[in-house]
Amino acid sequence: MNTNHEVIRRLSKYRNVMRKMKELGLVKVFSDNLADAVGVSPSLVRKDFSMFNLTGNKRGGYRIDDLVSKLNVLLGKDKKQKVVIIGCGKLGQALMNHNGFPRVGIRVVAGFDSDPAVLDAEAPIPILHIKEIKDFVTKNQISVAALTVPEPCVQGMVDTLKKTCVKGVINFAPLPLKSSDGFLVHNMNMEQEIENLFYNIHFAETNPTDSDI
Amino acid sequence: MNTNHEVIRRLSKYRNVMRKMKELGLVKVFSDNLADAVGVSPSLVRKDFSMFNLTGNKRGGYRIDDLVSKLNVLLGKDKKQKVVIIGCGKLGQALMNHNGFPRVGIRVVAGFDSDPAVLDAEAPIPILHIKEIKDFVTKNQISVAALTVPEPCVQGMVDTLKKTCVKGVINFAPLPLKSSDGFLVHNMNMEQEIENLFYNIHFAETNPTDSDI
DNA sequence: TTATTTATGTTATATAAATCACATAAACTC
DNA sequence: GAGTTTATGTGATTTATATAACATAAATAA
Ligand SMILES: NC(=O)c1ccc[n+]([C@@H]2O[C@H](COP(=O)([O-])OP(=O)(O)OC[C@H]3O[C@@H](n4cnc5c(N)ncnc54)[C@H](O)[C@@H]3O)[C@@H](O)[C@H]2O)c1
Ligand SMILES: NC(=O)c1ccc[n+]([C@@H]2O[C@H](COP(=O)([O-])OP(=O)(O)OC[C@H]3O[C@@H](n4cnc5c(N)ncnc54)[C@H](O)[C@@H]3O)[C@@H](O)[C@H]2O)c1
Repeated sequence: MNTNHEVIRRLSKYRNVMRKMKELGLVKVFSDNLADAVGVSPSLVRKDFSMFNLTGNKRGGYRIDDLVSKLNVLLGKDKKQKVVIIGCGKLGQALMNHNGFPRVGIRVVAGFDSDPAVLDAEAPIPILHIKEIKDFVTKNQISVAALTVPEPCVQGMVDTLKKTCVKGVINFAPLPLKSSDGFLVHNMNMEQEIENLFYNIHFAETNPTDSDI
Repeated sequence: MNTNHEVIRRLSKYRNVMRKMKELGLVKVFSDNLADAVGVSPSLVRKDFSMFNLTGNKRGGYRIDDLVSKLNVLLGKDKKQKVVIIGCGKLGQALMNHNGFPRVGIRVVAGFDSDPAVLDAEAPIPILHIKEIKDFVTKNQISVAALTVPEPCVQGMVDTLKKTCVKGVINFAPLPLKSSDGFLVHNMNMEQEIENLFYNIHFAETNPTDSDI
């Protein structure tokens, strides 16, 4: 399939909007509604759906229920998505206790750290020693980790994880890690994002429909 | 100018790479070097520079010193970039104490919260009551805020900030806020990013050169 | 000094992504 | 039940973004 890289991100947004619409008691939705909510054109909404054979009714739009459950399967949201947090410092601990994750089916199953002071194997979400990472991810079939270790440790940690069943990481250190063969990296670079926002505010011509990035 | 939306982000990456090269004692850099480091083609690096009249030497590449200081001006990194954190809970506190920000010239000048229990006007980075936000940003000429309040408060907070000198926010709540007229929003949606990573791992055809997003 | 090498700067080309436009079919109207 | 409305689904077109190609000028070598 000729899958555009942004389309999955948009499907996820459509899904979230529809989940909220459903809570309001709504039953159907039109491409115009989703377009407005997500900030794209209606035709792109339809094309995105069409690309994955998500069909609606020639007049009555799409049935929310139907579409959400199909999207759940498509996006893998019908299964619990297990992640581990590597580096339980300020940011790592915030992520471990973030209640937004369980709400959307993301389950933080453990944290790992090298500092004995922060370890706690008995906590609801245990914090284990980093030396146990390989065993743990293997035993628990973890495919995703969040990297919240100091920048100098990041590359080494990636090299370690590559030898396990972990297939991708969200990297929070401000260095642009690159994906390779079977190992995907998504970078969340807050410094970069703030710098970029400053630039757009102070130097870029103000473009009203500048997208949310 | 016909500015591509991604180019500023790349300039920022080039700059970071060059700063590190400089620390290693290097003096000049070639488009190939930056291309490798950032994961784009050398011609794109040159085009990005050319777009902003950043020129090198027909044979000897670019002088790092020169380029970094020009990029500093271009990106506004020659001035301190002041931000406030709105919502000093788990994530907000992590951001307030994040040592990566000062390191790149981003200064968190204050936090704001509605919960009296977390206020501390005497701390090095004071945490003030949210009712003081308007006065503070006006007096201190703040143009950027990080939004780390619970999702239901986000829209209201944006409406408040729009009436001040704040011209943009980084939104950490998992709802896709849209930019409008003179008010820019950059969304950092971790839930979305993790979902997307899961999808790419489990369903997408493994594409080695899948970019860092 | 002349030839050769090499990396820039820029134009031409290719690829990717989004919008436009419209034929189509379902649902309403009279 | 014929005509009208309306929103989907998709091919054609436009716009955006990245790569490839190459002429050019500085540096080196002969
Ligand atoms: N604090 C933030 O809000 C924030 C924001 C953006 C990015 N980040 C990035 O996230 C990372 C962590 O930041 P932080 O502020 O939480 O730092 P921190 O110092 O509070 O936490 C880092 C943790 O990693 C642990 N650690 C160090 N080496 C390790 C190793 N080899 N194996 C396992 N654990 C190890 C430390 O013991 C510590 O607990 C950094 O790369 C930082 O740039 C943080
Ligand atoms: N914790 C994380 O790691 C994490 C990760 C991703 C996104 N987020 C998002 O960041 C936001 C904050 O998450 P958190 O985990 O820090 O939550 P939290 O409950 O720990 O913190 C929220 C803070 O906002 C304050 N607050 C509430 N209403 C306010 C108002 N009207 N004005 C000012 N302050 C107000 C609360 O007093 C509290 O201190 C949420 O939207 C969440 O979805 C958090």
